[in-house]
Amino acid sequence: MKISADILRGYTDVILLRRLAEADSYGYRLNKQIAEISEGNLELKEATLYTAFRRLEDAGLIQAYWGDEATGARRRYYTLTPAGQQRLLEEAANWKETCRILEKLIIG
Amino acid sequence: MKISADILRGYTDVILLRRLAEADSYGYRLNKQIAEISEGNLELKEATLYTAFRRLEDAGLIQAYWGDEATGARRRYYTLTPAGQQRLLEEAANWKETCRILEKLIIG
DNA sequence: CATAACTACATCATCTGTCAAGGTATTTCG
DNA sequence: CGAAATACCTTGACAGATGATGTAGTTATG
Repeated sequence: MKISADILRGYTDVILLRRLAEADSYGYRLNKQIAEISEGNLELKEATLYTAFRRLEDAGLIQAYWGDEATGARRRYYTLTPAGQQRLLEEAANWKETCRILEKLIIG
Repeated sequence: MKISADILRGYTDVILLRRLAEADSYGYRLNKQIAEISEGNLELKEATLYTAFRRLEDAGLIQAYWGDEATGARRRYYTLTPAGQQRLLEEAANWKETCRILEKLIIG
């Protein structure tokens, strides 16, 4: 079915926050996870992904640090800040409510 | 709570199609209805509304005609085309599926 | 009866987030 | 060695939402 860019727009940030609530992680891995969880319906484009990290970091919702891999390509890990955890709670509640409203508007 | 612009983006069109499936109507009225159904959580801005009509008409999903009001301001009515009805069915099904996927991604 | 508020339509410039396209560097495997 | 996978990043273009602004007729109020 594939989730469209217009729909994605509203949810990129929450989705990333939710993933990071589970565990610190890095871009490439997060994207693979998201693709898996979404059953292939959502795979962020790299530009979208890294733009989002920048945005979330500027907003103080996540914080980055370089992994200390002895081998392999360097990885930039992200961790949720307290503000990020707080925001995730709000956005998750928000999503449920939005779903309820849209159900009325779209289904009837 | 108010539905944000980024979330709205994905749904403006379906919401309008859904309303028009109920009955032919015009911009101002549609917007009031949407505000009411959404419990005040969604009120399209006029620019958004009329941009959407233009888009939907260009796509052949709705068709416009002027009302013949004897009194009051003129009204531009819209009606669903068969393609519009078809699209609404697809988009509604699509929404349900998207909801299911997002539930997994956002709630867990 | 003036004036505010509401009904009703429309356009333009701006902003924001997605994405195609491009780039760098390392590791693994045939 | 060459291809594919891992892993990061940036730039420019584009589409949709929106603030601002404009037009015009109608209704309510003091």
